[in-house]
Amino acid sequence: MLDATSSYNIMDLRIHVDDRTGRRIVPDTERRADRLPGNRYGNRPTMKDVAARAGVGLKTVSRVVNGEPGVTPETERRVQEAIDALGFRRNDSARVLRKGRTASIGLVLEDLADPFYGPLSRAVEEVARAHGALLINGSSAEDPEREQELVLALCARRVDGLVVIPAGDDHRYLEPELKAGVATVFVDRPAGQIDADCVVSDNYGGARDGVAHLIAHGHRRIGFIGDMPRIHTAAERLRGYRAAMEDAGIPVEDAWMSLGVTDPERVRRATEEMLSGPAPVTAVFAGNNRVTVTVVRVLAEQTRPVALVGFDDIELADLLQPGLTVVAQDAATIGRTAADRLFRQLDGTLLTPERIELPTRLITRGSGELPPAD
Amino acid sequence: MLDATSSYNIMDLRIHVDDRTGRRIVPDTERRADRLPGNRYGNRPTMKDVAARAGVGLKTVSRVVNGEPGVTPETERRVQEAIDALGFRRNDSARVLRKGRTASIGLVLEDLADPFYGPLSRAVEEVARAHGALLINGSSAEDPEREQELVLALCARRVDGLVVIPAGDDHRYLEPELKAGVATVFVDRPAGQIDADCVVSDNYGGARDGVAHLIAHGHRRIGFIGDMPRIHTAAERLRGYRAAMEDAGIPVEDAWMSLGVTDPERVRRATEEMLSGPAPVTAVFAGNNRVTVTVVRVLAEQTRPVALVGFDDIELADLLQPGLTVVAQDAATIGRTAADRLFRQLDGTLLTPERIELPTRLITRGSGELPPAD
DNA sequence: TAGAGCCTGGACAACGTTGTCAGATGCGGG
DNA sequence: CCCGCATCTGACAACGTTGTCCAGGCTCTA
Repeated sequence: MLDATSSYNIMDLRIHVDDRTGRRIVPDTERRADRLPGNRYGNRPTMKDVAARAGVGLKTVSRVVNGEPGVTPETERRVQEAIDALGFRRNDSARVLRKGRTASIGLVLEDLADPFYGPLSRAVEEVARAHGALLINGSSAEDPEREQELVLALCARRVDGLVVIPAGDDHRYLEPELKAGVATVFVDRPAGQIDADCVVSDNYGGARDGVAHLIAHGHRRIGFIGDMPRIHTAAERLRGYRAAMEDAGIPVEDAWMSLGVTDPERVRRATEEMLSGPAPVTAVFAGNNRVTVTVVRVLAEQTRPVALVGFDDIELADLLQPGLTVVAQDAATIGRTAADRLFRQLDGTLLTPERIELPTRLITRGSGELPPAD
Repeated sequence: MLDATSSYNIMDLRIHVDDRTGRRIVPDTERRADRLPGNRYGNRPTMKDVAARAGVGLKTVSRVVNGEPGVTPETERRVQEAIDALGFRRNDSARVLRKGRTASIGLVLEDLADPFYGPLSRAVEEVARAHGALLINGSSAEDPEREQELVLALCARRVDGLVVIPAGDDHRYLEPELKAGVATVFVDRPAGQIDADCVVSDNYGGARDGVAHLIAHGHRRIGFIGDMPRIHTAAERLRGYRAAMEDAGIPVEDAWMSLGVTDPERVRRATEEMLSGPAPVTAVFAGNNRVTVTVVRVLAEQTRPVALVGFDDIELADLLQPGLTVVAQDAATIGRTAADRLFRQLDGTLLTPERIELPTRLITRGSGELPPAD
């Protein structure tokens, strides 16, 4: 069955792999559809069936279904009866093919299970809903290839717009799509190598404020635990940390920084290292919500108090002992802003790509106000 | 423009409203599409364009795009060049229309922003991904009408399958869809009035265990704060509470129960009421994660210790003082199980609807082991 | 009563893709 | 040199819907 000159197989409906052709990965769950009962759509009735049963023309059914004027009440009743009897439901695939718009938008984010993205996704969904569109979600798992795969699969489905939280840093693969009129907004991090709308938090300023807050409370040896600097947000927050330290005239020591370590076990070790030795840090700035959670755990085990400010708010942060001081970004607002811009692009009221930076908010709850325990 | 005899308007691509006809709500953002540049899909190239440019037939392009055998390397190269040059991407809408399967499944849940549903959604997505399908998400906001609206919109798009966390308790509107072969799995709560697959937690047993745990630690006056009993999970948990109390021979007093109050402010008041009076409760069983969070806040303000067991685990629960004892359900496992069944329905390997009940797990962390402070 | 105009209904093409089938080409063997 | 066969290619119909356009019947007016 396989063509020897090519690595591609017989295809089914699959997610794209190649960036331009729309070629797809070979599934081993091939041919499922063939075994299904019924021929297509499980023998669903079509408008033609309804028309036949009601004894009217095809277009008349279309008119009734779409509430278009020009149908006598009596005819409408007959059509309605046939619709009910057959359980007809309009096939939007065909509709989309005809009309050219899918009334759906795609959202590619890192991980739907992350408490930061849930509210963001929900906010995007609400805006979409207000515009009559549905939301297709995809998690990139922070993998650039998977991001591209998802984005292109969404484009092949002809979503009207895309909200993308980029995992990669080169988005030139989107150029044909943008040119073709797919509205696109990048969120949380800017797009790479292309000019596109983007909505981000002031990661630099937020981190700087957070660290400055610790400095204001007397700390000088301050640790920074962040994600890989190839991630834009992580790099910006690191920059903010450095800026605050420099503003205060404090030279940063390498031992105070942990970059690119994200799994709990290693974050734990990194934190413990900073807290040991002859001149341990007296405060920690945690670069994102997941890191913060782990750091909180480690600090809870320490005998001496260590100050902590985390980036991203966390549920129950106020109930910890001490309450957790954070630099909060509002996921819902970010999502709403991005989706708004997306639909304004679709409206045609928004033409030039812009970078929108939303402020962060320092929420003091206790952990960031602890004095240094030297 | 409006037909006086009907409440329907000229339509665009909108979410359904009527349960059978596929009629849609009237949007005031009407006619957006008309104002857009380009005609359809923003003038995207089609296979025909590619074929013309490459000087080959339409079908040959299709073959190349789909990796079908029977194309000379030389021809393939020419086609590939044309594809790259034009930025062609296959239109999956047309493909779907032709093939009859959309390779997408719908997930209707209550609120994507709820930390319980994020992981569940992600788990469903992962299974879908393994089967080459995309996930369309919708939040019902616990509104039965909105649930139906979403479900039917998804059906109109001909999703291959549906995972539904029901908000309503009558799902007969789904009968034509089921008959037409839309795979369906209900999650978290069973379907109403129809026979369908369903994956739920052992809410009754979990709540009973949780309450029994409190009783075992010496409590007799135990409060129950739950959601509206019309929600199946809430009713089951209430039943578990009553069962545990009855097993212990403790008559339940009305003042110990709060049902159907969910917003934080009122949960707070309900909790405070239970804790006041001549014979206040010495322990509280909180019916879900949102309630639990509020109750934790209230208890933190109390001078005397009050025991607490919550349904649903919460991040950072271990870091509270005392740690939060919970009856945990595993959202990811629930989602994975449901999605697995969905695809087995699509495989044809799963035929008779079944109810799957997943066990819960009591996680003791301190708050549930506090002795009664009379 | 004829003509103009409106209202209703239906035939037909088109959307972009894939499945079917038949035609074209090339090659080897008789 | 011709035939048969295998390989490659393309014309065409179909998927289910909507937009266009025209026909027929009705009402109203002159």
